[in-house]
Amino acid sequence: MTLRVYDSRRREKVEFTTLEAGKVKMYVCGVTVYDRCHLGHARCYIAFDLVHRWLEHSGYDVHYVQNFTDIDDKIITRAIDTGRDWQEIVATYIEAYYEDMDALNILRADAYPRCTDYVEKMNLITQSLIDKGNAYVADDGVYFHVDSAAEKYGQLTGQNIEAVLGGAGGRVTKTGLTKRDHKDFALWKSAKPGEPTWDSPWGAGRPGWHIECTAMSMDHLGEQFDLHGGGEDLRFPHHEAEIFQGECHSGISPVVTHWLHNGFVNIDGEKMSKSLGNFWTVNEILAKVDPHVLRLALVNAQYRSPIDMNEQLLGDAEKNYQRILSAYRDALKAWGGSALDTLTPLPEGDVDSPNQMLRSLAQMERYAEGFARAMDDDFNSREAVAKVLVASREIAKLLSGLDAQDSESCGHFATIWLEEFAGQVLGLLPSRETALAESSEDSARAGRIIEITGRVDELLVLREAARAGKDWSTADAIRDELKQMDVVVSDTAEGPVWDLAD
RNA sequence: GCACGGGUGACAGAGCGGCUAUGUGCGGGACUGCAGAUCCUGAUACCCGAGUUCAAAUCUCGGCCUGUGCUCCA
Repeated sequence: MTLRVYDSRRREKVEFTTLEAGKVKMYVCGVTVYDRCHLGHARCYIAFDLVHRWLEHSGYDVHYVQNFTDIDDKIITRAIDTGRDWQEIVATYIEAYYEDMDALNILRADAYPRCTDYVEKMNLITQSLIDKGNAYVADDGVYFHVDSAAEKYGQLTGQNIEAVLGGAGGRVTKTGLTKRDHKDFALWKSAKPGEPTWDSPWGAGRPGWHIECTAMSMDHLGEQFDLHGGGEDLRFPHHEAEIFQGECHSGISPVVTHWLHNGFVNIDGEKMSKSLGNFWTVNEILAKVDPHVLRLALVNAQYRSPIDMNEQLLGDAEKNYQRILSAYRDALKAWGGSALDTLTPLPEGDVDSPNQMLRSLAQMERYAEGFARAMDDDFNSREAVAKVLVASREIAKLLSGLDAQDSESCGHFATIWLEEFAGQVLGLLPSRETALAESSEDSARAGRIIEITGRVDELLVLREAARAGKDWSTADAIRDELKQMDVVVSDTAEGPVWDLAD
């Protein structure tokens, strides 16, 4: 099977290729660290986490670089507004970024370069662009002259210069102080009072936004690399600027083989924005739902589709997560952790067999193939999640009515299946220990359970006696009493089970 | 205006030439004192029109509707 990905530059699904066999050089635009991460960031970095994980699962050696933009107008504004030092703000939100992304089970990239460490390298590229006639020095900085490489314009958006001029009306005729042309973008911004500055051949100032990614990707990955990702809003102008800068500087095209852009997140059908008051930060959501649930909600969509986040979506994700988790728990219990060399080998699955176990084993193989096919088709994680869900159901069938030996072997098989696909690739499983714990809640909750277990068991014995005598009013009264203790009782075929209410 | 996406059952949303998507919700059943959970099972689709084809939700053309972007933004 071959992996196919949608390349925004060629605007079609293409076979995934690498410059060096077996190795993937991958760069994803990171955050500007001036505030907490919101749902859109979570979506983006989960999307590329999936790309990262699937490439590794497919056998590639992935080198993943993601930057932090640690100097920018928004950071300066935040510093002025809060009276804090800009570097302190940067440090705070870089830490917050790691906290949020770790919670979402996003694997760390191999490097997290910060743009302020690359000012000198950016300036070398800028100088080279000036030397080659692609950039010019103006009164308020250095600009890239887009018309110097007009054929590269609009490659990620399918637009051309005339079209944009025609459609944008009066807005684009306003140029900067000494910009030659409205399309030109800043490589270097001359110092303004009160702003942090660095030295450059063009005087004190700070770098423009686009040049940082060119400098950092080139430093870490070279003049050409395999995959560049980011939110779809970055296609234009940010990523087009990277094409201009990188390719004009190196003379090599294309700078990036595959451009991948993830879709946006809407809230209740509306664009997420601070002014609408529907701006959800990651840590706010994680105060309410399990990180795996949020992750599932976001993975349950192909990365290019927009996601409409709402209560129902989170509710569905919660239920689906419980289903997967419960299958995982059942599998772990059935296996029981027996050493692999003591397990009896499983027979070949057979869809047509009258034997349930053989049928289920065959089904599980099919779901595994379907999962891989889905991920190979431009990382269609939604389809992949569907396979995990049907497999979770199949696991219940597989594990029912087995003798002890088969149960261990099938339990192990199901455990490995889920850990490979739901765990390793989709990142949706907690640790074995957590899954096995009766509840995945924190230790305070566990402590509470231990504390009340004796009393609850006493009451349940009384209630069972009442039920046996068909004394329903007493039975219900006891259940009410347990409810006062936050205990929820469910009667099952194996007798009553209880848990703390959420 | 230009560009790029969409229009699938009650809802969300896959599939993109022949094969049950999936999940929630809904109906029936098992289990049930009640409640919940679970399991089994069922029903409801492919915007409109024309064309290509043995076969179209899937390809082509036209129409209608709709989302997003167009230098703050993941």
